[in-house]
Amino acid sequence: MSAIRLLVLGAVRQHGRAHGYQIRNDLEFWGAHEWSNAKPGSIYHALKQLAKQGELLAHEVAPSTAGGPPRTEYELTEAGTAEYFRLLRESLVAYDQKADVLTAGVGFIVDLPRAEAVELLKERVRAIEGWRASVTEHYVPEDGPEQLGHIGEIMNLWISQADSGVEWTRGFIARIEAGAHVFSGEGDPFVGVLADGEENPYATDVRAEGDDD
Amino acid sequence: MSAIRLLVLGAVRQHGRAHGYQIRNDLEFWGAHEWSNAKPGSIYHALKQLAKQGELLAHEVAPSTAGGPPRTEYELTEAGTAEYFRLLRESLVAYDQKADVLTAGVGFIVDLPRAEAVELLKERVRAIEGWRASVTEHYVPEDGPEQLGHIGEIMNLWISQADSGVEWTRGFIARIEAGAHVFSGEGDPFVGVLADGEENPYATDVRAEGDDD
DNA sequence: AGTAGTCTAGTCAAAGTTGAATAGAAGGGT
DNA sequence: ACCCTTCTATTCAACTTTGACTAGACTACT
Repeated sequence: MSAIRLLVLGAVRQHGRAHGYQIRNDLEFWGAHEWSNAKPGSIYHALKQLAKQGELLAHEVAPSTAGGPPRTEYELTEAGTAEYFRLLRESLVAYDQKADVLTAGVGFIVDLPRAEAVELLKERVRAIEGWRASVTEHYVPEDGPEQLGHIGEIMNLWISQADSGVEWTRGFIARIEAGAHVFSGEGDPFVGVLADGEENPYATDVRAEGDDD
Repeated sequence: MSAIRLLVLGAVRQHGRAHGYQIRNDLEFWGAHEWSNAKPGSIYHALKQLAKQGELLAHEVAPSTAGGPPRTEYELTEAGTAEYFRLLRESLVAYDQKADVLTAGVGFIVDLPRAEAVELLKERVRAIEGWRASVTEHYVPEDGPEQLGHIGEIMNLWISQADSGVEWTRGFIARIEAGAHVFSGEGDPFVGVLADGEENPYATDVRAEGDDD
């Protein structure tokens, strides 16, 4: 699954109550439209689906106070909160080599207690190493990787990505254990939402050069 | 865009003429259903789309020789060949952090001349480094990354992935320059298709453990 | 006071993706 | 002879994603 549900649930939760355009702006502030599918259509679609499935509660609201069509405000239900934490934990543990889900998880990691965050990341390391072991075992049988021709280079690529994933995760664990960041229950959290009227320094294309996704 | 069009065009091209089930089997042989969206529905959809867009030529064929419904065989048109090479070159150069496109490109890289492969990979390195520079420049302004709280960790993650991408690419370039693999115009290519009747050792789930995509 | 531009907010059709369902033929056992 | 499973090959409905489009309201300028 993509990162959109986690992103939308997390963004709504930070506001308490929010409409689509606010979510869209927050996610843009985080650069999420760059590294995930958090584009307008997907956001509004996710909001509607989550509401339909009982994870968000939709409030039909009178015409907008600031121009534009009438807007709908959403807030998390209990089921939505449960789903949010389930997705968050899963995003930190699972090694599915989709960078967007992990990125979203890191963005919300401080909603968990510090000890749990560390434990989940350690499980992530174990998962990657298990995956690595199963790949090398299956794809490099007795006769060595040369057999596979250039297709063996694909395995090199995967392995190199796995190893760099382990390295980054270990570094992150070390920083958290050394006291970095403010986690759940440790006082005023760092919140990446825009205050009313604050302008967004990252609103437009950050990856202007060297990229053509 | 996903890797499906490149995968399908490349697979059809290796056969000269192929029907959907053959493509599906080849891609499964390469493990593509694991690291990309090359699943039956997507493959057949891509074949139909590519035919509709004039990149594949569809031959309606009499009922299958080996059971099952009648099948359609496809072959590349001139436009399809051009599109194939365009997508292949793009996949090797672009840094869009979607691993599946790069993986597909590596799988077909030997369809290019050796010198061009090296040149494209060197361009890839430049692209990643350019992206890296633009990210660090934009997201770490005068006051250092601490400002961003745990959101700064997301940048760490991206940077670490970029660096490992550069390292893998450099290693690959070195191996190619040292004479590894058989490229276009250098004799019998290594072809990852199954001979008729050969069985597929990788047909079923390779990533059985340590994974829950 | 008209109007061009921009900001707010959301909708829509077209395309892509998924997993399950369908259906014919061959093989193998009882 | 019959049934059950497996292999071949594809289709389908449901869902997701995308990018362009719509449309109201404010704002700055002539």
